[in-house]
Amino acid sequence: MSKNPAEDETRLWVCLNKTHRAIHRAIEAALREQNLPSLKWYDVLWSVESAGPDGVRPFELENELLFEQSNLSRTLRKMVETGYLSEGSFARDRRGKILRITEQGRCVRNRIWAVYGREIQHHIGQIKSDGLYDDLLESFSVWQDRLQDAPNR
Amino acid sequence: MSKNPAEDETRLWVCLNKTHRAIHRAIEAALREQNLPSLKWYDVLWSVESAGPDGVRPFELENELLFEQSNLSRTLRKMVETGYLSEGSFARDRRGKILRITEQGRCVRNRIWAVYGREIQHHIGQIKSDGLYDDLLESFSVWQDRLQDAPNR
DNA sequence: TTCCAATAGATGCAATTGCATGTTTTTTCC
DNA sequence: GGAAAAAACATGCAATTGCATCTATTGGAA
Repeated sequence: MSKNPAEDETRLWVCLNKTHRAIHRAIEAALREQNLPSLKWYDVLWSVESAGPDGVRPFELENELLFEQSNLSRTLRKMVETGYLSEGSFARDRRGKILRITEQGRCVRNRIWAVYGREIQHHIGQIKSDGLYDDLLESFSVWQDRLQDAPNR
Repeated sequence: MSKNPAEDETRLWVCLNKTHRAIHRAIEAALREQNLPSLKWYDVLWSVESAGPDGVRPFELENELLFEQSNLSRTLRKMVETGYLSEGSFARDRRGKILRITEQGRCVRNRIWAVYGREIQHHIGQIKSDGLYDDLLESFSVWQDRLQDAPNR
């Protein structure tokens, strides 16, 4: 019971916030230390690679990764320039493009993963043995479903 | 069981990530819509107000809020300029300063909270009734403790 | 068809960010 | 006590961000 009706929820949100920030910073620092691209680039690489040989369109990435459109647009341009992604035109909608991962992209994604995966295990690993894993996952699912229903505004 | 040893942890991290990003964006959008300062300013206001009449020093905020030092430094300057914080010199360590909240700061913090608290309840609220609340909180605590032990590098 | 709203994506611009470094003061170690 | 390391905070600068807006194309409704 709390004086403030939102007190419990707030405590949880603050924890979520702080935990996320701390882990995120730790991972970014580890990547930077190895002169590897940021998490953002990894997320894109992973999504594009997962899409397979048919490729993906930017707006699909935008929905999946929750990136700002302008931000994603510029990020993609840089990744194409760097040679991690290839860009094709999409015949059936001439507004759009199709992105595919390149061999170089696959390679760097693996190198990032070597660090990223290790960091994830280091920071998240302990939870699995606590039996809280499934509950956590379910809670997150609930949140994400709710956010789907009621987007930004 | 997963082929990849880090697969479970990764799924959890991805959920944490995505959930956080979605809620964060929704809250920021709500604040912006009301022409209110960002979450970052709220966090500072809250911390400084909580510190009471003795005030806080910037480096304490840095530790508590996990802000980048340069980022915090500039944010504080703007908040003092705007009149939400007052800045005093600290006699016993002339490198430092002491921050206190002003009446204006208190006022705007309340106005932000009207929106922020509502958003938190909207996005987090459902969890409490699921009985997962305590587990979640404990998991977050574990994470935060671990991150304390092994900071950024 | 034709016009209009919606969608996909790019870009201008101002604000924010983070890294590196600088300055001042304090602490530590000899 | 004096030199060197560390702490507290500020700042230069380049990169990133987000909002607003722009162009091109598509999909629908009249």
